[in-house]
Amino acid sequence: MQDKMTNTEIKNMADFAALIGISRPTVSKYFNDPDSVRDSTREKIERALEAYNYRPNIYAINQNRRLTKNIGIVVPYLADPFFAEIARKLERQIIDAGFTPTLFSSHGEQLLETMVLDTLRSIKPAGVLLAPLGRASDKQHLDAFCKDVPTILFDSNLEDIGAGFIGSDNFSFVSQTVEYMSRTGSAPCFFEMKQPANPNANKRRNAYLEMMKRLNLTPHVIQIDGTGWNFEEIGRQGALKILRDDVLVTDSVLCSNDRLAIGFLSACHELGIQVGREDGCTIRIASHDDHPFSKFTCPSLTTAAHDYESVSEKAVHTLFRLIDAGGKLDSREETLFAARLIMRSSA
Amino acid sequence: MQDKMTNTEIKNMADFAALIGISRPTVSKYFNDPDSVRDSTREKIERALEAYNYRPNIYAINQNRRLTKNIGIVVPYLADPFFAEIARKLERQIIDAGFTPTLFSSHGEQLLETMVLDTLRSIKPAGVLLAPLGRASDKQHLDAFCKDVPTILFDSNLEDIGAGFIGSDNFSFVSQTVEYMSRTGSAPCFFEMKQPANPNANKRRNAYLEMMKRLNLTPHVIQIDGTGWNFEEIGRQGALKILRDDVLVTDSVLCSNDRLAIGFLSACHELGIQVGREDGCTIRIASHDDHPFSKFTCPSLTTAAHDYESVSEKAVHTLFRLIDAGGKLDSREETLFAARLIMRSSA
DNA sequence: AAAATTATTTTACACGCGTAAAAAATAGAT
DNA sequence: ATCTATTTTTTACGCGTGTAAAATAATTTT
Repeated sequence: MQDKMTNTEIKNMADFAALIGISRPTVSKYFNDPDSVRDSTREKIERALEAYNYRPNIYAINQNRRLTKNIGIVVPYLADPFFAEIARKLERQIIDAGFTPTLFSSHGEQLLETMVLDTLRSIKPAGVLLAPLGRASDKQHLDAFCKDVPTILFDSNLEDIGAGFIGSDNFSFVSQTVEYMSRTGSAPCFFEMKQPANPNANKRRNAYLEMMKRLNLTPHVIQIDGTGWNFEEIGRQGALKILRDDVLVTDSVLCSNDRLAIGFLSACHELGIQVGREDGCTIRIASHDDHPFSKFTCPSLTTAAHDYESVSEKAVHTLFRLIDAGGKLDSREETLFAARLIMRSSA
Repeated sequence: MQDKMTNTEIKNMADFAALIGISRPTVSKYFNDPDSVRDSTREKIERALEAYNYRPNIYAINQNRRLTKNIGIVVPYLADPFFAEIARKLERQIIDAGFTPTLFSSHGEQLLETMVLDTLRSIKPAGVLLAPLGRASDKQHLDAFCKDVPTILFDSNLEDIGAGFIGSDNFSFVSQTVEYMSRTGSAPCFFEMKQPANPNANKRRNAYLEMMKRLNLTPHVIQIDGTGWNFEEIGRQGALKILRDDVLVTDSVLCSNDRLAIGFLSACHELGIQVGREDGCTIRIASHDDHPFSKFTCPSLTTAAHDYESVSEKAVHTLFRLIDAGGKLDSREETLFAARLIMRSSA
């Protein structure tokens, strides 16, 4: 079936080469770079490739190559569709570049992040795109890993770890949402977790404080309890508490991220509080990230969007530059992309 | 740093064995099964393992083993947190069994599913847990793959493909929701996509029809346009259309799945329609899957929950039985787990 | 047609480990 | 102390490829 009509068993590259009538090293060369062999030879190989379905053994290849063609992708929490989306963009670009992506999730746990990095080490990847857990990360372990494996961080920056960082400009997010909310209504308070999972949250809070200062407004930061990655539930419980205790000093709330906002909206609905800028609404809620579901919340969420496309492209390109440069860049590169305000119904 | 105080470079198993003073095959044996060597020997090896951080080369191992320790997991659409959740449970169990899981997503595209299977072939996995795209799958290609690689399907069943199927009992889902809605209010109509992505949808529709018959009620099936995996948007557009055209003959809607329901809720909110069973509400909406976000919709979604835990456990166990049996089971096994009704506010 | 360039083959070795068979050493039982 | 069963070592080979250097062949340039 797979071998035309002959019974030829092609077990390895030698068999395959013999079948075509060329030498094995030539075939090997072809697989490493099809353009490195003569046109007529390439055609012969490709014809044979279609007739007999021989594929080089990936383990034998990787055992002998100085560098594998594997690229690791690590995200902190795959059950968050935001990461699933960006992982998909990264995967596509890596495949297009002729490499093989392997996706891992730390599932919000330090132990798993550590295990993932160990697994990654064992597959000797050419490079790794890593979105760390953040606060929960074992920084020493991460740092040691990055020193051995060419690694670019994304989404969440950890100082001096990895050869570079690509992410979004938190100030750009917050400045736009704060400016918009202040201009179209009362100035927002800032709603966040007391112990945020990653450093973006801290940058967003600071950006909020800075923006309020610039606008000559009094900042109000509300910090709620809760740990882990179940942000919706944490936001919901936090919102229920502050709404019941009536400690909200403004009718505008800016959430640190969309998942907290989704929880906040859920709490408002439960308490019969109308959200939005229409008549009858008593509160406005905005947020950051443009989470895939933020378009479908009730009301739809006004938020600031990541430039997914630019982040993923830049991350992949930077990683390939790093790989080409032999694993070392002159200096640690940090690239931030601006946010885009998405005005919907919630604010 | 990693080599105590000596400068010993441990490059392979032979070096490592020489260091301890035992033979390489013994060390090899240890790594394949630590209990297969003498206690004193095991202790020696493990002490050395801590002092020097040698790890066997995974490519060399896999090149020579009859069977690798890799297990592939394939889901149709990773941006759906439902699949992220189940993938996580599968991963954990596979790791606990001493195997290495590798996660792939078809991202809703036939071409990608095909590519994923080809990649999977190349890593020669011991077995694969596959949730196929469904309608969009290249069945011939899937079938050919399953004939070469021990594969258990989950979530979405394709007739006669794979050595077995583990999933949820769609009749159990629908019978409970239909019974509940009919008992507590008017009988529901059924809201679904005209061309559903996977076979579960068809089974759910048939279950709805069957249940309505048993209850002596008139069924109403509403089928909306739209293709692809962007279910929320499809549900939203479909709901907007039927609500505007006022073709809804009941005030109870049973959605085929939660993601469609999320879109439906979004449409209701946009049109100012109150959803739920409280006073002032004009429509009830229920659904199936207990999607991770269904607790946070406004109102929270009444739905039927998968038994994630049982499905993932059974799937992994069945796969290991299949592997132990050498890749062939006596007959194709199908296991379905019952649903659990989750009563929340939307119905 | 000879020389220079480019592509291919040959040869030879390396990679790091699995595995099988036979020989040797060890531990436990009699 | 002898026998037996178990564990370990030794020896030897295989897996399927990368890769480097030298030799050869084909192609292009002069």
